Amino acid sequence: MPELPEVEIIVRGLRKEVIGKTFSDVWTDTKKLVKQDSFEDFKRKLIGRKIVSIGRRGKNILIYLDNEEILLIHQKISGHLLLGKWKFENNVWVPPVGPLSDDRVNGYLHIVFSLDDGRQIALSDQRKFAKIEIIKDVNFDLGPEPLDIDFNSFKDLFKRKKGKIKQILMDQNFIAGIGNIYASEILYLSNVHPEESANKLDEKDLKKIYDNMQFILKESIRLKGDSFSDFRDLNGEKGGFQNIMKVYQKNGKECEKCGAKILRINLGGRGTFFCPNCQKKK
DNA sequence: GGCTTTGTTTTATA
DNA sequence: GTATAAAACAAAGC
Repeated sequence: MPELPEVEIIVRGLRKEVIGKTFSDVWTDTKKLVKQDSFEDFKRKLIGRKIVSIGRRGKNILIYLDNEEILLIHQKISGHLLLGKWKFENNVWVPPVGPLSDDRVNGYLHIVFSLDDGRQIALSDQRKFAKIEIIKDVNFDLGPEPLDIDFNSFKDLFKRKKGKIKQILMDQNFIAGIGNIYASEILYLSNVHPEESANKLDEKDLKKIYDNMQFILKESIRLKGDSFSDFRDLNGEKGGFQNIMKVYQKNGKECEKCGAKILRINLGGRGTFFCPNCQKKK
């Protein structure tokens, strides 16, 4: 599931590869992925536009165009962007030999952007939940970036907060980019129970959460993201963060720190994983 | 065929 | 009026 590190991997890859390229065509088999505009309007707006820069805000990919507009892509659960040279034959996109053809999760192409250099940016998205639109400004109602904020500002965010800490970390308006997987992993390393009330956390707890938040997100970016599920990089290749996960989907397994069994609970409708021995409520 | 998966949005409640 | 919790929604695998 693309959270901040996975989106960052895609953004860095695009930045290296497609700045200066121009959109020459757009294809889809799932028009509803494009919000607001009809697909026909969307296509008309995009063709001929040159990519001038690439950015990220939370989990949103921002592709800045030469007419001051911005192509926004949110990959949601199973979406991931790929870059390569497909061939369109008999109404089907035929991938090049390699990860783009070998790995099933790279085969659910629902939007394909053709570039003027002969390559395509393709969205593979098994569940078709991704969101694509053209916007004019980036005035998101999102919290600060976890990798940009300093500890004092982070601490200030918690003033008057009293919800459950895991849900707070996942709240995009509170802080942007953390989803279900990283929230569980951050709290495990911090020895904080996911249902702990924010107003019971002292400065030491918040410092641990802050440090582990930065560590985990950076470590995952270094490992090219989490490919536990559908995420792949632009080349269709897996990242490595799933290999160092400690609790996510590990219910019943032994905690690496103490040997207790990892538990799974339902918190806010989300699977939540933690060690009942290392992460005790106050 | 109901349950699960996640991120976001909408609705309800305190 | 606001913060938080719960429910709804998207599609598909098992």
